Amino acid sequence: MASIKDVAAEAGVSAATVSRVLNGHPSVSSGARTRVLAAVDALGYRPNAVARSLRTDQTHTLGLVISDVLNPYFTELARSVEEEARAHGYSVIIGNADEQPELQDHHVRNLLDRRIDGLLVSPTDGGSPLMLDAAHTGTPMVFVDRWIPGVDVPVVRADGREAVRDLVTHLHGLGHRRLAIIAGPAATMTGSERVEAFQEALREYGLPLPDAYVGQGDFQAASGRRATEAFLNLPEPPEVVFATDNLMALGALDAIRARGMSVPHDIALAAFDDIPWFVHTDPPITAIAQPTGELGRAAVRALVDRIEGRPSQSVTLTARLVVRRSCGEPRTRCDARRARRRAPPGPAPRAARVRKP
Amino acid sequence: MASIKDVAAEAGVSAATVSRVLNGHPSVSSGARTRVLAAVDALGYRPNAVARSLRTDQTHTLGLVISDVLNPYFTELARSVEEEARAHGYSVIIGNADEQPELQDHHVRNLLDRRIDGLLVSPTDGGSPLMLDAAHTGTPMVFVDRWIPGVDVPVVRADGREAVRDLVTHLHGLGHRRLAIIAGPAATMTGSERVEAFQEALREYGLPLPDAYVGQGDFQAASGRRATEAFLNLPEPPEVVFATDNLMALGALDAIRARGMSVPHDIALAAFDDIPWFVHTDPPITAIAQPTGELGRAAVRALVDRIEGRPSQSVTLTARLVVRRSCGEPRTRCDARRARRRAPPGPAPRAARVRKP
DNA sequence: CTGAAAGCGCTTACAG
DNA sequence: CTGAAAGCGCTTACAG
Repeated sequence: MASIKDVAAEAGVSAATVSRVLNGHPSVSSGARTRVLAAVDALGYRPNAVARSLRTDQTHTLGLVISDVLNPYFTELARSVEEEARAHGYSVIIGNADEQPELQDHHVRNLLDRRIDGLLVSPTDGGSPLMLDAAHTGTPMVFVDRWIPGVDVPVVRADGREAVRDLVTHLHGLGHRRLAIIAGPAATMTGSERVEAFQEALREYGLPLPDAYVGQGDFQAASGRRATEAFLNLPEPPEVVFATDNLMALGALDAIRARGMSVPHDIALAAFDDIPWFVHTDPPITAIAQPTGELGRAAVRALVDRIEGRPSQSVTLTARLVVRRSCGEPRTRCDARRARRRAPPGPAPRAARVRKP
Repeated sequence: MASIKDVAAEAGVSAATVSRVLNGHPSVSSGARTRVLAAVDALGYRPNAVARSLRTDQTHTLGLVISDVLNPYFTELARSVEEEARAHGYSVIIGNADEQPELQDHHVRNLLDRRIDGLLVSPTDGGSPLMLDAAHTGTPMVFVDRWIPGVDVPVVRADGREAVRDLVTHLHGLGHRRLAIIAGPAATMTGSERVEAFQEALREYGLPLPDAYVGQGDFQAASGRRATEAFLNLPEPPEVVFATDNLMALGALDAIRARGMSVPHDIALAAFDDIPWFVHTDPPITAIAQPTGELGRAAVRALVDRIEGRPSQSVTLTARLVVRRSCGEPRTRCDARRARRRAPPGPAPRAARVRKP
């Protein structure tokens, strides 16, 4: 592959001049510029980004470590991150931790070794030594979605407290009194926060949250299945299951159906994280939607600010409830069936902004 | 950040010795090795992969350019690629072309500039000059899923002809005679191949495929919606819509519901590409499943073989039909309803190997 | 077993 | 406006 020297020789100038042309440096004669450009073209020259990075100490690359690429929420997050990064002239390398702290460390180490300019992380756990070290060592870093408390790193996330309260209001209005939740790993902030918000909202309605109604999950489908089976085995099973992420909701749906039960007739189901598929499940699932694309974009902006020496700050956006049919309808069953036949089964008006695939 | 020189100074040896220790070179005294390791630890030294790459002309990085990350099929492909690559000591940088040839070129260029060791591509189109050039220029390359004919690059893909024939047999057995298809872009091999296979299978049953029953899509949901609307506007609409990818199937489902029609009662629906969500849609969708994970792994193996100088060859795996309920059931409606209540709504036995989330 | 030296392909003060 | 030179952080033949 042709190097800058080859181009210089072909154009009859020095490597320095070639470099200046390529980098748009103003002090180059137009004659030299023309000859260089012609040589670049003739040789099919492409600058070696590795060499450039070594020299400039910049890779124009962002690292993104997420917990689970297969989770549509993170897939969308990753996509929006890449788009915004590209708009700022950065590439992104994605590391999929698969909810495994060791794998997360592997990716962080790999990314650091590659000298990425900045790191975006949605931590799988409470923070390994490596992660904490990275945060302190000066590599610009921003947490997105999940975060590690007590670490001096900006956090870009959505606050779901109000939406969780709206959900509880909705459920209460439908007459449900026994509400259960499938929690995420306690080591993640989103895991504990969502449970707290739920608990608080229940308190407002004077509803209890017995320990048996708190299932322990890990944000993966299988754990949602297990937790739901445990609920259904209870002498007095809950009337509603609230899964704190979309994959656990899917697992819950599996478990419910495996029993030959149906949603919402036998038991209601709601989820944190709205995804396009929830419109198409049977029944469409009531969910709390995060402004996922905006989270990704805001996170990149915050990180790029840090990298380029501008002050950057935490951003908190708001999640909101999208009511569908998985928690029941405030009508008689016949009415409901008739209505269903008339209207397309899309999201309720409030959900107008949810992007469909 | 500490460099190899700092470590050398700390350990009282030369940089060459540090390098040897780090790379597991045998000829290092155990005393030197110990001191170097201690120094590495003391300084928290991490080798600079950029410098190493410049020197060795290897980045241990694979590029993966896919057409659409948000398509669960490609998400799973990307995940399996990363896993297999990691097992071979490679990282992967993903470029999302979003079905846009220019964006695809952007990523290929970017990846080439970064001097990735090899490129895995699922081309969005028939091949830009840049892509063709890359194929010839010696960067090891492998096509996965989609490919460009006439280019001397190994192809790792699934053959769906037999599964498409099985699908047509299934549909014919259910009494369907008017079958329509939503095609992918003609510029992609998977786009044209699936239509051909369908056409051929119809011919075997003496069924026609009128032009009006061939919708033109682009593998995105919106195009599936449009094509389906056009079908439904026909004086004699089809009894079945076969979408050649999962997102267009979703669009078709939207269009059908927007008319207040139901699947499979009013119209049947089948899709190419099986995804976990198809088990949970209303109704569960009959689909042709590719061995996605195996495709990704085989593609990486082929690419790594090329990179490391071993001969590598094309691989063709087999797709297979997974029957669910979206094309109707060979029973009276009452029977069917009763059966549904008894059994969990998972995939049919043949689908046992489909991974659920 | 070890170190001095060259060199990977760039960029950029410095001098002219 | 231009070029020679140094140097980014490594690896590796070469000589000892």
